[in-house]
Amino acid sequence: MKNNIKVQRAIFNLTQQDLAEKIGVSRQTINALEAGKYVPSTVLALKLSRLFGKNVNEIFDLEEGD
Amino acid sequence: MKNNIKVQRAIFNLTQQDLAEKIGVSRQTINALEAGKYVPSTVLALKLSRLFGKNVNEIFDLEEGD
DNA sequence: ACAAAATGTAAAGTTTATTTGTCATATTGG
DNA sequence: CCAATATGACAAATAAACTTTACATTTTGT
Repeated sequence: MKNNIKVQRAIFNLTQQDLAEKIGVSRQTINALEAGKYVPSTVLALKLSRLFGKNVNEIFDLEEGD
Repeated sequence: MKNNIKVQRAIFNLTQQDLAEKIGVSRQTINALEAGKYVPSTVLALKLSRLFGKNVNEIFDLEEGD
């Protein structure tokens, strides 16, 4: 699972903290997501989708192992 | 979290079993998803998206509580 | 009507997401 | 340069996803 949360976040000029608060998760969750440490739930993906005005598919992408 | 997996599955004329195998999860997982028992991971959502040829956003939708 | 296939459901167990707390390092602004 | 802010990272704990097994009910085809 790849994602471009970091890029989207840059576009909106938000800190990890800011984003975490807007989405309703912890800052560590955002950090770990950006670091590719794990895969979010679909609720979280949809919230990011809504916030960034992009389809989930434009933010997240499957990789070989998935 | 709402989803229309059941409808997509009907369009492709697949049983829950069929779908489960194509996606790589158990039949009960598909059943529980259709029943709205829980929210899938984004990997699972993307696999369904790919299989059905629809954006994740066209298959899944946020609800009040989410 | 009968048998087979499909679906609903539920408990117990394993794995993975997410939180909370904490500390170290980098980056930015005055 | 100094202080504040932002990021990276880790460990322990909790919550939620997902599996396996198993059985009951419904639907479908002949």
